[in-house]
Amino acid sequence: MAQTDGTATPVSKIRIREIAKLANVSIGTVDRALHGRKGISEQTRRNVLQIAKGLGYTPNLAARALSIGGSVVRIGVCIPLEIHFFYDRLRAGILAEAARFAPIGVEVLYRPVERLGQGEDYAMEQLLRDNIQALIITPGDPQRLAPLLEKAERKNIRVICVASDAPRAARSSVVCVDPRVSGSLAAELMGRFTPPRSEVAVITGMMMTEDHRTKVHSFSQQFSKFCSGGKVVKALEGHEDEDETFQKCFSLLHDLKGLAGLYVTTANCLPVCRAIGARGLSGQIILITTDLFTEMVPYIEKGTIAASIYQRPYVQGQTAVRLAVDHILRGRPIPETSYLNPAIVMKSNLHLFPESQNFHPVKT
Amino acid sequence: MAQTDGTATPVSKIRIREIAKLANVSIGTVDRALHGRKGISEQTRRNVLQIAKGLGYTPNLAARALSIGGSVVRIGVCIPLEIHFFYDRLRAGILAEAARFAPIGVEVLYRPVERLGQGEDYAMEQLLRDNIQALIITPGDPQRLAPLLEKAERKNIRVICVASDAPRAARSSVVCVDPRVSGSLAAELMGRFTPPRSEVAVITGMMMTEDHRTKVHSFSQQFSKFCSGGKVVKALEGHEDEDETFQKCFSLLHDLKGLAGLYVTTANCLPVCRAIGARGLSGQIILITTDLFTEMVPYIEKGTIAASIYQRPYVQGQTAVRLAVDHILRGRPIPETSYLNPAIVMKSNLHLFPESQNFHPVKT
DNA sequence: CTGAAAGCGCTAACAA
DNA sequence: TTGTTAGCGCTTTCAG
Repeated sequence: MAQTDGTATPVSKIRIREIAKLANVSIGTVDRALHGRKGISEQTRRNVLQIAKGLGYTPNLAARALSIGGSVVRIGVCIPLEIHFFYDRLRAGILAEAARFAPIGVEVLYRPVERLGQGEDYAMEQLLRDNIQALIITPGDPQRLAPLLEKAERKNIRVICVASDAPRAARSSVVCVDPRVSGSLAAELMGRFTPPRSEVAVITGMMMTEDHRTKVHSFSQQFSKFCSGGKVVKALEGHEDEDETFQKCFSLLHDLKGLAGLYVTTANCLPVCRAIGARGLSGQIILITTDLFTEMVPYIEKGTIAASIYQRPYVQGQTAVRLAVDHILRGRPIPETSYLNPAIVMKSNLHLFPESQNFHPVKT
Repeated sequence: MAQTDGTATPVSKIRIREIAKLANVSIGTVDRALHGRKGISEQTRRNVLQIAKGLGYTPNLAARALSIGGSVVRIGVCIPLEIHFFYDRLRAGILAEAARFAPIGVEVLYRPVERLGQGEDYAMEQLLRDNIQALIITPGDPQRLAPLLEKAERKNIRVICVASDAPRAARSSVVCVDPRVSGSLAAELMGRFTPPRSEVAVITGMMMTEDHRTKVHSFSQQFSKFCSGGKVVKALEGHEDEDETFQKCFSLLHDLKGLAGLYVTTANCLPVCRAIGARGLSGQIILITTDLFTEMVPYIEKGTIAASIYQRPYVQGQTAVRLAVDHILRGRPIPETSYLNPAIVMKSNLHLFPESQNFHPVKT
């Protein structure tokens, strides 16, 4: 209580009672004005809002939460279940962050889809009916989903994309790792890890996927900047298939003997590791991968994988919720994009990632 | 309201009223029991607590905040003002995170010291009088401060160290970047950036400082593991002095012609950059630095600095507050240590760090 | 040692 | 169209 200096967090002392007094109306009327409820004349509404703004009124969220009883903010969440290593972490981040705001009435409505792009329109239609104020979604088929997302925004539901983007017009915000940064970070590391005039290759899922295309492009563009005279000699599509990837990669390592490095843009890196192992090239060839899951750990420890570009799904989820809550509850603007800095996983910091533990993890 | 499936955040429906009923006492008594207030017999207290636990009672934080009116949680903060580039970000992280919980009664008492270790005991004594439940502090002189910190813990004030540690016995938790990780990450990068059998040197502030000693040690130990036949040929103390560092470094570059890399463990890297520039070695010699501030940006862009190990002060502050709030408000245990993963700043991701902007930054 | 009751600021139902 | 009032769950007097 004793405020010995002026450093404490200032909290507005203005309450609706004060506003009511100044406007010569009752608190009920103030409430109506503040929330755009009906049963009030434009005249008084404007007046009340005027005064409220002048006073710098901030609602007491605790009181509101208490009064309403239930949730003040309802956030719909529609993300895939598969691939687990990624979306489990994403969901964990979302739920953990939401839980911290439960006391002020934040509630999550979780409607997962089986896998990316599978039945997401159906799930979304459900969610729209559930009277949510924000939607956190990983759009699998952004084009097809766009009209629905736009409809949501029109209903004043803030759409926040995570992990993957949708057309700007259709959403308020996106939280993700910029694939261009992933690509050029990989290129920078690769360029520095390999000697000048090195030849390297990229292994991707499907070039059709924008995310992959971008990474490949940005990697190719940047590589020679960091490795003088270096060249990207091949970009290979594995189509997210283990066998196909292994086979293609195994052949590649035979055909291009001098290959100094490989950059894998998808999470499907295990077959690549195996192919490298089978050729006895582990540690010889610089391998840079994407993301992180338990099975990768031994390869990082052995040195087969030199580095991995990790998209931090947990933090993505956390960030998405923060944006939603800060916007709805605290009136903060939502940034069009939140590009996270991808983490670089190497042997020295591997132990700091929960994925490297066998037990159930908690932290970022 | 309509809960069409079972996915919503569950919130305990048990209220003190229910407990009171079951215990055959009034809600006042329940309150006394729950909060260890006086004016209640051990007998009834045990009984009430028993029942409360059995029911899995969780207090309604919104109601509590509303009732108390003022702050429920008061967090003392004692960090230095200097060096600005680091502590400004740390403070920003602390205040931003605290602000998000203001509605449920979280309040910060900010009592900075001019610089690290300067008058921190005095500031702490003040803080102890201010009736805080948690203390976030960057201990400059941990040994000397230890008794005070222990006293705080005895008064049931959770002490959370940030950026720098104090003796375990004296604090509840520490949030920092493990200097061993900084050192070995630097070593791993350096080892991979330089060719085999490279000779490198370390430039540090004072070997007296534990943080620096640890980084040097861990770097030296790890370097040869990542650079076969590589050697750390020199560890140089610059004593955080610009001129001294420049001179020593300038000479070093002359004396050791074949030097392949330099690792700077302190934030005082500008003189090193200048020395390298003066010798015309920019881009030739691999320079790995620590932390990040505006003046470093051009050197990273030019390639003088290959990479920097960034301690993420903003996130450190944010994390410290989260620990305090989660513990006090939600009864979560405080981990003894929270080692953050340091970020690796390179040309490709430089733009993602607010330090690289000239304007005032907001994000992590 | 215990119970009863008045609020905290807001929402919502009911009166006027 | 407006005012009044009863809570939401908890803390905190003030009586007993």
